[in-house]
Amino acid sequence: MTAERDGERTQSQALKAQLALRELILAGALAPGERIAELAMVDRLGLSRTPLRAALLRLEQEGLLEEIPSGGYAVRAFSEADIFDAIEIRGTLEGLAARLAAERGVSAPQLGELKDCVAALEEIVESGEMSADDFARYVPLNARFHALLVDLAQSAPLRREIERATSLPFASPSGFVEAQAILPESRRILIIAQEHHRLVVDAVQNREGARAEAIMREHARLAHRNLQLALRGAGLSKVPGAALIRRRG
Amino acid sequence: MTAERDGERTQSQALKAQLALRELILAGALAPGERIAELAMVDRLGLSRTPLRAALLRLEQEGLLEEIPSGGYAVRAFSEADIFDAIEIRGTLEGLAARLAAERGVSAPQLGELKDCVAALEEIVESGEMSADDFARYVPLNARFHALLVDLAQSAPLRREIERATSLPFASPSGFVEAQAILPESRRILIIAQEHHRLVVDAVQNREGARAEAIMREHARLAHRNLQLALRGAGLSKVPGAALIRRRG
DNA sequence: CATGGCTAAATTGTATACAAGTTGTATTCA
DNA sequence: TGAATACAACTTGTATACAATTTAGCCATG
Repeated sequence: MTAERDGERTQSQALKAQLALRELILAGALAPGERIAELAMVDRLGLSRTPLRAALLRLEQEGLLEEIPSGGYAVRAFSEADIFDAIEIRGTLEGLAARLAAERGVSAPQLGELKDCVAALEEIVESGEMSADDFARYVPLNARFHALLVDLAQSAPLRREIERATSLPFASPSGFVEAQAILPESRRILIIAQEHHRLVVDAVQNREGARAEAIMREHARLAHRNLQLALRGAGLSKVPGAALIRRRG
Repeated sequence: MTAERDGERTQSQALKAQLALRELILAGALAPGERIAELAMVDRLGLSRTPLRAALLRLEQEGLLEEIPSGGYAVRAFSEADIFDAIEIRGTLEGLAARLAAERGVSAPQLGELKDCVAALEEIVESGEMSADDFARYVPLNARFHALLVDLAQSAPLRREIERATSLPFASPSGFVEAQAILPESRRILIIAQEHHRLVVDAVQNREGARAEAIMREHARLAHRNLQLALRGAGLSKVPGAALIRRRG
């Protein structure tokens, strides 16, 4: 039931509902804890209940929704501790990926691709203060670096887990990078991040599994600092899904 | 829509379908790679397509099914490497849980519960050769130990991830224990496992996070040995889901 | 005035009819 | 004989009607 039309892939209603709902949730259009009424949402999105319910189920697995015991779903709220832990989980899994990549060895072309990616990031970071445009180029490159590293682990189960763990925006490697754009500490953090990138490639190349793992863990912890900075400064509003974060009183 | 009837909780059709399908898959009644025809399955399980489809979606998220690009789902096949990695992922996440438990500290009652659990396991292991009945008592206690440790980490996101990672039977802490029952090496492995149990409790009590983490990782790796033994011996047939394992030719 | 139970509205869970797409087969043409 | 195409059967995706349960409101009663 997937066909081409006008050169653009027609997506299923269920997928459309999933994307639209995620957009609404991350934009804060639905308050955390709020129950999602199916009929109202059906009217809002312009489709029927069946694909909507499929989307709700997927978003629950994804972690953005939680099941209500008496039936239906509600938008999930995240505490600061939740986000801290989600980042730690990502770091742990990416650390495992780095270790496996180092232990299992990587081919020359793969390593080259990784190095190209780091070089491109280097160019952006060393150009001095980061403009908004620099960040726009940085984020996808950074995402690519992380994706490549996961590829190198050659593990379908690990890929699955990491994709799942990073589906929450605050847990993703790019999660708080956007918030950095307005922070004075941003450049310093990016310089450290870039150092991590270089070190982990080196460790993988030299097949130092434990070292690669430790570096990637520490690398993810930069997001902890970004989280703290964003929570104290005004950067948090830039983060997708910020409305879901329940500040501790 | 959940109600009591005859003192027994009536479960939704969707949940019933999920459990029944999982049973069929793990029992090997459906061959790996085989497409699941909805209409045939509906006849077989005696419900309608709607709850069946909900169950299929959940089982896909759980990892037992994979989506077919042209539509529908197929039973997933697992290579030995997949299972190895899944065990490694579990060990990594449980290691993180143990570290967090140690770092965050545990209350005296919680620690007591954990120690009781270890003591009960100790009693079974030190009673000499393991009978089938001994294993029947061992498995739930072992599962309880692992569950308690996850509780102590006090992290909802981590709990989610670990539950997800252990939903595959071969990745679960009890996955290969049943296969051990007929293996001569079983007692030796259980003695080592018991040593791990004691050590990790000690590390958590003394708030040695890194040590607790390392021990739990090593503990999970016992499953690697069980996997190898089962693949060489005849124990594998005892493992739920053994039919899904694609032996390397 | 508070509380308990009852009724009605609203909401979710399920079944089924219908639409759209995919796959296999047969037929025809090169 | 081979391949390409058209057709038909089957399968999945979607919409909607129906059933069952939850929830909110109201009235009665202590």
